[in-house]
Amino acid sequence: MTKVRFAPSPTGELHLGSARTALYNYLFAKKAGGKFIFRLEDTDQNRYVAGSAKRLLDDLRWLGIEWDEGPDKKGTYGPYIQSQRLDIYKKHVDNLVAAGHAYYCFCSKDRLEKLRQDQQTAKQPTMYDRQCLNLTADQVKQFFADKTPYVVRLHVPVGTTEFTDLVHGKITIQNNTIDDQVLLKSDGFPTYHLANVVDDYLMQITHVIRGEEWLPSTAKHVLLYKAFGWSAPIWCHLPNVLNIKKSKLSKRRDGDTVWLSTYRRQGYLPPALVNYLALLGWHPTDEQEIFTLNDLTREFDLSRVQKAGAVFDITKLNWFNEQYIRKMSVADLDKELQVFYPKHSQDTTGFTSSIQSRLTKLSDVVEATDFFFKKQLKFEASLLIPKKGSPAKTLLALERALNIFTNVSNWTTESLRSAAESLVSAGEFSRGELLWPIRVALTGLANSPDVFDVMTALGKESSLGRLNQAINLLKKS
RNA sequence: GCCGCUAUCGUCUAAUGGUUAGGACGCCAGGUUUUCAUCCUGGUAAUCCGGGUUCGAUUCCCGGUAGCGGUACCA
Repeated sequence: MTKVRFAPSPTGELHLGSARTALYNYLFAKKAGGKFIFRLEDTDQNRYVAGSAKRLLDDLRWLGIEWDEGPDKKGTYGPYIQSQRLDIYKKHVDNLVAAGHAYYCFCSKDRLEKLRQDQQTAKQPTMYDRQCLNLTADQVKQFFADKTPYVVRLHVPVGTTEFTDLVHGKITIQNNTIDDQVLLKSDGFPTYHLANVVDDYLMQITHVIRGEEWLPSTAKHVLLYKAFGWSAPIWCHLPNVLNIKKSKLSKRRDGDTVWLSTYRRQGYLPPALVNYLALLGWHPTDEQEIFTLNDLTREFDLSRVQKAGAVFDITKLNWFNEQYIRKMSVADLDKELQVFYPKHSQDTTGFTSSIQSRLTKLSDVVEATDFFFKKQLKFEASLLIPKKGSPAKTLLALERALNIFTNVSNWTTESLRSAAESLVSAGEFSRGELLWPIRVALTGLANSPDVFDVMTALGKESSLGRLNQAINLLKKS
């Protein structure tokens, strides 16, 4: 059975790149009818951020991606948190040492640091010099007796290591360029390399789908599988998600823009994010662009994943979000918008309906509907006058409008429109001469939604009041 | 420095040993609209460079260049 995993570290929030990796794993699993596992890789105690794990799970779920096994779910291969599996790693690393595939290293960090610096100044590859590889049993015994801190290193054999990657094809690495990687740290925690291989094997992961940054160290992992005598999973390395400068999207360089939660908070919709992320590095056979999560689980195919990194482009995300906002029913949109509307006791359905085609993200509603909530609009009287209009005629238009709208009993967009039309067809005013001042009177803005939608949303009393205020403003000027 | 990966419009991408190199976003123009937004129509713009193979290369091969990633007791 196909089984994949998403294995983030609890060092922050859900990263956009991670979200895409999770999505691809999920889609691949669902399409194959397999399982998708969430595993927490908290083996670095220094970088651990409290509360991070919960946010990771929460953000992923918000996207609509659900896992079959994970920290908060029962599963037969748990625990799914690596810090709870230390004894397992210890046992496996002991086996490796016993079989001669790994060895104890008692070198101090200072020595390692100096070694690295010397190699750098000599323009040599920076690698461990294997000083501890040939320690005698007695020497090792003595170090242990002295309680010298130690790590366990992989003993990289002579030769070349080859593996096949689903998106990159065959990769060949000379073993003499591979460092004797630390597998077990001096604090008893495993490094990523050990924990990852052991867990993927024990959890019966069939496909490792992860970021491209892991491609160089995959050779180490292949070596580890060999050392354990296990068969390796199928490898698949996804191209990086890049920033506008084409470097890997990172918290350090790009700040909050890397977190999924940033977009969530601004009112980007999960299906828009999913749709955008899916197309960032993957493309279907045809030219379809709009996909639901469900569509994607049918269409997705690792063989069509791009090799080169993809720049995260907010303007395209914006377009997707606009598409999804416009597709929503007014009722659904209004419900989503409640978090963003200012405090009020009004029915906002009319507001929502009038600005649906003007929103890029849900938070835009604040600015877009600001004029609805204001008790007193502030604008210059001159704004009321159309481009080629005169104050006198504008005043007349507003008075006529006030008069005719006062007599509209059925306050709907249609009847308001026909009331205005009757004024226009009387021939006294052009549409612009009539509607422009009304728009400004109602909104205080040059750009606004449809005049009649605004009036409907505002209600009769408020609409007439605003017309009245505009008339007074014009008279005073 | 060393190792690895990658290279089609500004961005995401499609395609092919022979095409006017296609689509989307953006941008520009026109139409609709009282304005703006929406919507519709049209336009703009790309095969990194140099060799080779071939009748023919953007596509296959080699080299270069550039970008990215790795080079930790981080993941």
